[in-house]
Amino acid sequence: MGEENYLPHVSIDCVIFGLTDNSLNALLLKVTGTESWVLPGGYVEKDESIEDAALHVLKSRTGLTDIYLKQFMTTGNSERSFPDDVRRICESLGIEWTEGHWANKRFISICYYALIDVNKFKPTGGELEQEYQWVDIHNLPQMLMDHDNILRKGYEALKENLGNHPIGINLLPDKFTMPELQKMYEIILDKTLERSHFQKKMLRFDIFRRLEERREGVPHKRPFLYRFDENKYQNELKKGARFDV
Amino acid sequence: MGEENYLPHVSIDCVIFGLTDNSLNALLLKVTGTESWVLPGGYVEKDESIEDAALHVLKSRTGLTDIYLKQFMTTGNSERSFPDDVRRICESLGIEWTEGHWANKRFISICYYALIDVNKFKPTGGELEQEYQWVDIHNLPQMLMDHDNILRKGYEALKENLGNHPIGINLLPDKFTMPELQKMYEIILDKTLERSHFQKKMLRFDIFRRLEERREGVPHKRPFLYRFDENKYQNELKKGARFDV
DNA sequence: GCAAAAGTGTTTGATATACACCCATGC
DNA sequence: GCATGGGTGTATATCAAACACTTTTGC
Repeated sequence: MGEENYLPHVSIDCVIFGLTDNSLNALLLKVTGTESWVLPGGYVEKDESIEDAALHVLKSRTGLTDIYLKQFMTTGNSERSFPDDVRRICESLGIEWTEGHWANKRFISICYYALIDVNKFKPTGGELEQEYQWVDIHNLPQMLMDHDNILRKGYEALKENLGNHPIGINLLPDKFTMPELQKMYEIILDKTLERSHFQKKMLRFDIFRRLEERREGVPHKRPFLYRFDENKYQNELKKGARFDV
Repeated sequence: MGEENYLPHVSIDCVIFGLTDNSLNALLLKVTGTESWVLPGGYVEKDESIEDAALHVLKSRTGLTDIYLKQFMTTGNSERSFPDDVRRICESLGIEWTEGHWANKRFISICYYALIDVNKFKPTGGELEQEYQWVDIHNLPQMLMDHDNILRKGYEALKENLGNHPIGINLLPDKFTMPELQKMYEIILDKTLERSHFQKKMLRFDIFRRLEERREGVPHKRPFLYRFDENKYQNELKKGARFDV
């Protein structure tokens, strides 16, 4: 079945990042009947682009659509085949496994990371109804294949990109406060930032619009809400501005 | 032949960058008997990693070894097959071509860029003895397949990386002067930099060592020679330093 | 001597860093 | 009232940008 529909030797793996109050998490799927976890992954259909493949993998494995996605690496050692792990996965899904199974072969994996607002996008177990869980990227459980390595490389890529582009807003709601924006940077870059300086710097980028509203329902003084302004951002990009933090 | 030895549907393409006095050039191979050019490319053997594949492609197509190489993109639209161009290439190499040729299929290309000092590493036409040429990246000739697009994306990736890491030294000789370093940045980033500021900034990075020698055989005052210091660089990296220009 | 490139210094404005101050809110 | 978080202001150090001065070389 897989052999006819998919490009052989090529897989897609997705690291989905989401923020909770104090940690950066990745969405993992549990291999039913084991204590092992995997990244949402899949294969490339013969008549779809690899970007479309990443989108369909995300949708079918987690139910997520319309989210920020970035390719960060393609990995492919010659030893990159995991028949034992494939067998475990097949068993957990009730799929027949043989030594000659097509998914046992050596695979090249094209890796993407996704950034989502965990309060807006609610993942599901996907079409396979798998158990899923947000796990702190600094405290990973046992993972099959080389998925722990892919996850770590994805985190490195995220940190590098975040240092140059305001992509982190994809982890926040449409309306966010400066303290929330700062917290996001602090969690991902894993260092504390100075409050006053952070706010001035962000506002100097001139890519956010301050709303008349403030965040309600929180203790203490209510912080202003801001919104990312795509037009302003494109203008600044044209001017050659940089957004390094 | 290809079908047995190589992973199907997967290719490697390399953008090799080199500097001349006033422009950034890419190394292109001419398709014999045509006026079309291609990037050095090839396929992944079934028992080699994709990094090793990139290295062997470089060596077999250009004779180059032991040079800086970076993966920057994997591209793969479902329409990414080029039977007409494959036929031209086969004809120019005296290889039999049929409609069913394995290289006609849809291919995913894993793309790398290489940075070389054009005075140290001398490319050849490779095992196929093809005509090769350094061409200004801002003035590309007719290229087969989507190689012009790959080249442009490689240049974009180079610019982005150069803004964060001192990788440009791979385009220069081991010993280089500050004016040479500046010129390299100016050519790649396509903007002029202020001389005094540039020198202070580079020296503040504290990753270069000034030698007792000066560049000889040039008119006017002789500039000092510098050398990249890997230890210093690793120290600064550990301290969390950034090298953005 | 003159022109040109390189090394270095100076001036001014912008940004980074650290911290202070006041305001709004819940308790 | 008090603690806490948020908005804003201030002082100092550092860096950026522009430019000047001096040295060294070829002609």
